Amino acid sequence: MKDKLIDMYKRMFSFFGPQRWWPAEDPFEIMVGAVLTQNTNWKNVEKAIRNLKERGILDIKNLYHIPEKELSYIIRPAGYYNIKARRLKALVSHIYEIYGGDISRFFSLDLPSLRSELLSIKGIGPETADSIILYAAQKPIFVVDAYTYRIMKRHGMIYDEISYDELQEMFMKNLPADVKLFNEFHALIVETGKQFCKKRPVCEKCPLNGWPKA
DNA sequence: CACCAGGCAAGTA
DNA sequence: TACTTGCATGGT
Repeated sequence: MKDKLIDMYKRMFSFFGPQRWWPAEDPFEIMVGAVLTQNTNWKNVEKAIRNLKERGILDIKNLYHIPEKELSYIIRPAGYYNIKARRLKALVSHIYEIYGGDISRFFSLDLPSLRSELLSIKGIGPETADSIILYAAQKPIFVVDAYTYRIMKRHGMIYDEISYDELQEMFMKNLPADVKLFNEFHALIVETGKQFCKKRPVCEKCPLNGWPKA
């Protein structure tokens, strides 16, 4: 399995090159983006982030104090704006009330504690938690998403009912715990999925054609 | 027009 | 426990 995953990575990397995720300026912006991008195109998230920046409220203190109703209006372009406003408030409140709004103190928890605390917050599920841990807190955890399932299933690498945690473990047990590697790997899976592995797949030129071979 | 996007929680049986 | 449904804008 090790060799197959490395082969998979090499194929995607040679085809697409480095992805350089996460496209955001600082850890807090990455964290906010992780919530806003739930089931949503990243382009729409950028508009919401821009709105927050324009109003100078892309920081913990201001998001903590802004009324939820007002926040929901500002993040409208990201879709699901009511539920996402509630989720952002929950996340920000957790850090504000327990860590005094100090995100670096929150992120200095060890990985398992950070993950379970994130998961305890309403609106933060496994994928969002892991995205925050990997891309914002820069700790080595593998992010699984719908494309990961779809691609691995299409290539006969997993059974249908595999859980998020099992699929995550499959990658983590067979790869070095390297933040840079996990960062690129997930981003490359998303890019490959977007271009070649939709429900109506366009497989002809996919870099994963013929994989797994080794 | 249909379909999709870097999910999650709550409701139902 | 195992499905199903609500959430919603904007691009192709």
